[in-house]
Amino acid sequence: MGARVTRKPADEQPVRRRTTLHDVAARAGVSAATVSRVLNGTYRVSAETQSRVRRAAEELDYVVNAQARSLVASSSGLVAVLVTDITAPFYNRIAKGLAEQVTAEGRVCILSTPQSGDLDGELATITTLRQQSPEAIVLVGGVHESPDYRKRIDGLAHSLDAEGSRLVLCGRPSPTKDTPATVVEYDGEAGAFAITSHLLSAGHERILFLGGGAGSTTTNPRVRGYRRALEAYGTTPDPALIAHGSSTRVFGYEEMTRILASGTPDFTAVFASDDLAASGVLAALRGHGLRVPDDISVVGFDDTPVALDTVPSLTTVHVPMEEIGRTAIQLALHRHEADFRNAQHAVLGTHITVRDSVRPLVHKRT
Amino acid sequence: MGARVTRKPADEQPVRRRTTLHDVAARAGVSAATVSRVLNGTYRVSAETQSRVRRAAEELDYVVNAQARSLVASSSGLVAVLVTDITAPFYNRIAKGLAEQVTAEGRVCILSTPQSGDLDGELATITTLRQQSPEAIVLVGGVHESPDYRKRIDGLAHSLDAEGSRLVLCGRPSPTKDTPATVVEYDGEAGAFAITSHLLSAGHERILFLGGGAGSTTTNPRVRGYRRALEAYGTTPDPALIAHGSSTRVFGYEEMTRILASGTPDFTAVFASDDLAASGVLAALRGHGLRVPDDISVVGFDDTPVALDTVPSLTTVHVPMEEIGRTAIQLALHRHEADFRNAQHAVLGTHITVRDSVRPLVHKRT
DNA sequence: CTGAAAGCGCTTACAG
DNA sequence: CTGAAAGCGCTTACAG
Repeated sequence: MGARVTRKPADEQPVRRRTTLHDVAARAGVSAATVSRVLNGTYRVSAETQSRVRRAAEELDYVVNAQARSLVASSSGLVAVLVTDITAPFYNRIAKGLAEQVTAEGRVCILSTPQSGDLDGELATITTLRQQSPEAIVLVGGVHESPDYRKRIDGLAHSLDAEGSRLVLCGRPSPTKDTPATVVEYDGEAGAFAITSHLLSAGHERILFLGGGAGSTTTNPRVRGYRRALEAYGTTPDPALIAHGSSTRVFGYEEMTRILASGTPDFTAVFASDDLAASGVLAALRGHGLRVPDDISVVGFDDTPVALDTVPSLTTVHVPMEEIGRTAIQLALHRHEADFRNAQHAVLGTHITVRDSVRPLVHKRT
Repeated sequence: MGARVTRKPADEQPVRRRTTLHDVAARAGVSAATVSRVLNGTYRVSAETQSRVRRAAEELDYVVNAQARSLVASSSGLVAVLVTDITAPFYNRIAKGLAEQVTAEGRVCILSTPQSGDLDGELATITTLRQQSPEAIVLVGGVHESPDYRKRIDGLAHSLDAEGSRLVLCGRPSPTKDTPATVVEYDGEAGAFAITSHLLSAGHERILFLGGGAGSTTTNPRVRGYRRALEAYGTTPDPALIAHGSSTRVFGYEEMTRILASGTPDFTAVFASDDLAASGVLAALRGHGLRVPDDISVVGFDDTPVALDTVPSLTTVHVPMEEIGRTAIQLALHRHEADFRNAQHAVLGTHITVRDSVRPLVHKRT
């Protein structure tokens, strides 16, 4: 292996040079300015000169230097995206929408995956990315909002604004009313309200809410929707039926197992904070010999692919993840246009997707 | 919504300027050169000057302009990654390893998600990325190798090499023996051999191989390993037991359904081309009233999270996805160092992960 | 239609 | 230890 021949002694990098505008100009017998004009198609240039230039560029395998260009263009053509976990279905679908729209807008996407929950680390990463002069910096996913967080993110938004760049929040609320940022959220509360109502109308009044970080901007609306639905139904939410932790398969499994071990369930349905947690809940119930939906109904949130692979398939709330990403880029990049100037805060709708994990309580087999 | 106040008339972008080295120099009362030296810590500078400069930089919220720096540095600090589908677990795990290692190496990651299977599109994307002067361009995942493909990728590798950049192939073989590229593969053939042998030793001799693009660099080694194992066992592989298509859940489901509809299965086990296809196969078998593993055994490939959510959980081949990504970046970025110069082609090992989807045929319940 | 020149924001020999 | 100056590769008024 590694039969590659190196042309230089140890640890020394071979000297290479990239083809430059002047190389093309020299070969075509014109000035650098002319080459630039031909390749950018900006000014009119005689047909003959054009073809000479294009041929020379092709022959020399010329590729423009984006760094040099953006130095003079005052716009880098770069958009930076921060996602904590690109392996999480919820995040990578948003990231897909972001990346595709960035490309569609003729920009290039920078990706960074900072440690989750580490505000200092995240801000340090952002500083590194700011060096690249991105036209926008996109933060993806919910957070635990502290006053410190709010202040610093608001400060960041103002810094970027002052540089002509833009802070974009994706699936995360604005830190303050006046933060100069593009914000694209989804209506988590409405989704939670709808799916809780779905359970209620199937006869489930004792519903365990399991998972999600207490106080996170992702979990809060879901719990609010859950509570509101119970209240609208005339039930008082029981604080004992809320078990926070995190939105992972492992947490769903372990917490559900712990709860089952502590006695007979005093609930007939579980509202998991997301599909991942739901898949853990399903595994725990199965391990405990409980059938879903016959013995207990379970719902998730997000409508990610795992909802199809669980047995039974999962009734869940659909979140338009790719659209969140696409919309965020559109709004941010076109924010100076009349149509978008006053539409810098979008809240996308959600809806229930009914599958096989809920059964009407009145029909329960015995 | 959108209460943001803009300060300029319609469609006009507010004029903004970023803090520059000279701004810092002016405020600190030193030359730009000195500011540069302080901030980079390259030369020695008096302690007092240092603190004056640092303070000025802080007060002005100065962030260095990476474009300007890389123009003179002859190294951009950028690494470009091309992944067709960032929502596929196999790819996004490799991408995670890549992104994290890029950061660990002090570089910034550019991400692009070109259309899969479209060679022209992929090459066009690469041209765009080349403009950014990346230190390396990473191509992730298998392809259908045609002579045309080989020639063009080899040409690309030489172009990048001539510019001092590097082509990196991740989970994809080198197009030619002498292509100047960094290649990190995994031993798919060994994994397929092992899991097929696992099935054989459980008494399964009629094994359906289902999924995967015929002739793709991902599928080929898996089929080779499957065949070799059968032959090593003294069985002649039956071409009728290979059903290619693609490696998706949908294909696994539809193809398995089609096969079941056409008569009694003449196989006792299914080797799906990957976990996604396997999850579709499981759903089809369940839909057909067949129990896994009691009636039919099923195995997957890759060891992605879905293997835990299927019922039963999936026996599969573990591929070190994140490590592939990390290794690729390490090898590429350190290729001029003595330790790595002759190690530009790595093949990482795979192993079986045994779960619940295989049952010894001799113990089959009736 | 085309070229010479200035300048984008940095870094780095070259002088002191 | 510090500054003036050149130059990285482009684009774009400014002249012709």
